[in-house]
Amino acid sequence: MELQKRLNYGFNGYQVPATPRATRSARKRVPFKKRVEDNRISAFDLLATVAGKLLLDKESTSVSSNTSSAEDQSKVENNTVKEERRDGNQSSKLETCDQYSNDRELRSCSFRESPSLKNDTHFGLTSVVTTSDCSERSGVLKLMNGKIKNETGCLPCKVETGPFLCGASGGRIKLEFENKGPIHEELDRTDKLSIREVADTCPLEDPVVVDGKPPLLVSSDSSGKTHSYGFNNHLSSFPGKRDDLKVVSRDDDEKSSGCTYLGPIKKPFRPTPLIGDRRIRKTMTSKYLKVAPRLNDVTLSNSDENLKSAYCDRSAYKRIRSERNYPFKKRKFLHYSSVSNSDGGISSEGISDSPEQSINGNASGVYPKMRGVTGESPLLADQCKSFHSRDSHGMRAFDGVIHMVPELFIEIPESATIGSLKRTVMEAVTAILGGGLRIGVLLQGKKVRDDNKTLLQTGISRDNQMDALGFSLEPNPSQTFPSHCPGGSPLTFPCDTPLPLASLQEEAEFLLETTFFFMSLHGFETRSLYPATPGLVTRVTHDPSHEPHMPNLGHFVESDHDSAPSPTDMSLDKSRTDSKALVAVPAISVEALDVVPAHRKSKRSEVVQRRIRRPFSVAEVEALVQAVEKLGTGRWRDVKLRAFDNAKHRTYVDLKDKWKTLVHTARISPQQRRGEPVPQELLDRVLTAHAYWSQQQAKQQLKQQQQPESCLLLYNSTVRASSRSDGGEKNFG
DNA sequence: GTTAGGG
DNA sequence: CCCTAAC
Repeated sequence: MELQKRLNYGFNGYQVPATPRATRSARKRVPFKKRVEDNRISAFDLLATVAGKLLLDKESTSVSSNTSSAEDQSKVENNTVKEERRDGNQSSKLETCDQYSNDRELRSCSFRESPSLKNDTHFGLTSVVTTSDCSERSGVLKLMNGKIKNETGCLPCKVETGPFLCGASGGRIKLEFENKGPIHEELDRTDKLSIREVADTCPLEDPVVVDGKPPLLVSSDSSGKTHSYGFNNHLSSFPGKRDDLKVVSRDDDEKSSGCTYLGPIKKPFRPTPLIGDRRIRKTMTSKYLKVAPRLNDVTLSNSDENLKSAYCDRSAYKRIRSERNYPFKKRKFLHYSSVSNSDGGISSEGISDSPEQSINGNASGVYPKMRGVTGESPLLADQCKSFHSRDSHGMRAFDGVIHMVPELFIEIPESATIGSLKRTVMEAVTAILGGGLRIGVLLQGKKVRDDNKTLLQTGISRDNQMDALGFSLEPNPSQTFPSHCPGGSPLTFPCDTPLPLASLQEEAEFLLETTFFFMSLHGFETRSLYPATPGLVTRVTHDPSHEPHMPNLGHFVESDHDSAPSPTDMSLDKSRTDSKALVAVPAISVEALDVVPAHRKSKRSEVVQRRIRRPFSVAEVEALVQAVEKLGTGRWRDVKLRAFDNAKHRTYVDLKDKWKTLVHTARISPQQRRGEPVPQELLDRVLTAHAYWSQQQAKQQLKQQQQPESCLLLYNSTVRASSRSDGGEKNFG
């Protein structure tokens, strides 16, 4: 099912070889699988732990050494939430969420409606990762509440914010560049960045329907099936696995996995469910699961359609989610249940809320009510519609299960530079994440490196390519791991860490990976600045400003008949001074750590940008068909050379895939076809050619099958003849 | 590096 | 489009 699919795909389109391919039983896949398992065993626990730790470190300098029970932890957030029924009253919570279970759409429990959520806001953190005190976030809150002041002193921002969940997670911000003229990086400092709260227009009283499904408990899985998520499949192979920890997900059409966990969510900010069972097992000291802290999700529009946030188009969610093009969006919120089904005492609170907390001290709820995806903010809504409606993805959907998503709305003139854009986004993100990260700008999946170029020059404008714009979160080595000095590292690993770090380098590498992992979890596309190589440590110290070589936008367009419009064509002169709403950035979804970084290689995880989708034009199809008619299937390299030699972005694999889809398209009814319609004539040719070459192939195979036999016969006869002639034994060779 | 095939 | 396996 979809879920399984997701599992296999991982969160970034990478296939997680958790399950062998059904049709490839004959192939050797064991080794690979084994490899995967080994990796997991060796690093996941640590990863999770470190991830949480990193986050905490990042978010708060003072990590409370709170290893105490949930009660103690709850006190921490006392000021905002009154603790109530911590006593196994989880069932009621369930009910709260269950009431929506029948709905295809998850209704987030509003504050009012789901007191349980409201009340159970404490995280169940483990000793390993302790929850950060609310006070820790106060800074953030203030930050958001009033003027945003960059810690570095840059970008004075006005924040007219509204609901910001414990520091940002729930708030929607509008960042607006008031500077109209061309902006240089230096100018950024003087730019006025006003952040207006945009989202607070939604009445809290109204329950908001959110895409997604109500969190499900293991026991409440409608389908009766429980799925292991990600590496959970391998749990059984782990010694000491916890049966009681189960990541379950719903298997119905919605596929959203619910994450149930005992520990209440303290902050929307980091209501991160556990990364996985393994982690749970390792890091959980108390009954409450530790949740890796989660950042707010900032939804970024990405070049890949996948990244379109779905705030504005809830209805589209379903459709979208069926697609698998959104690496991290795909990640569902898992509900982790610290309690085993076997225990029967599943306490789960569906974190079906995306808490948006009023920053204004309205601590009334840690679990602010969830805002509707659409409409609550006219301003935002409008903007969103402009580019989200088409294919909005529902990070929000996940929110239904977990939480919130701050929406970042940025207005910036097209004349602004990439650097400005980065800074703008950075400001917002920094406020949320606490710094230590860098922002990268991606257009059409390519990183835009030149900070001095204006948006217009780069090809970023409101009218075009908005959905091609994305951001990446990158670790800023200079800040990211301040605490990783050998010896004095606050980052202590649990004793049971299965992966003792042998060297500093290893550590650095690991941390970096962890960071990526972590960031990925928060919905950012991440890209390693430092391609993991053995020399990582030294690389870490390099100037972060030196980004890895990336193709420039100008080179983005490849020589091809269907090449994308070159952004470079735009002249600077045309840059308008009027500020256009540039990007609405959706939200970072605080996603559950549902999926282990599947693509994470034991070496280093560099999240590779998925290539942008480039639908084949009719002309291309024509060329392809023609070539295949001539060359047949199975000679894709030749086809490529013959018909697509100058189309660099079309690999022979692409052509092969396209042929595959063409065949499929030709076989389905026209109503079922999507995208640019391919002339029936072509499709007919496709079928014809396919049939012909398939036949040829069959014949060939038949021949080859017969060949050996004939050879054998020949051989035998030869041997016999030889034997006969020799009158004795004779061996060849 | 290609090809095939599943996701 | 991605990814892996088999060649």
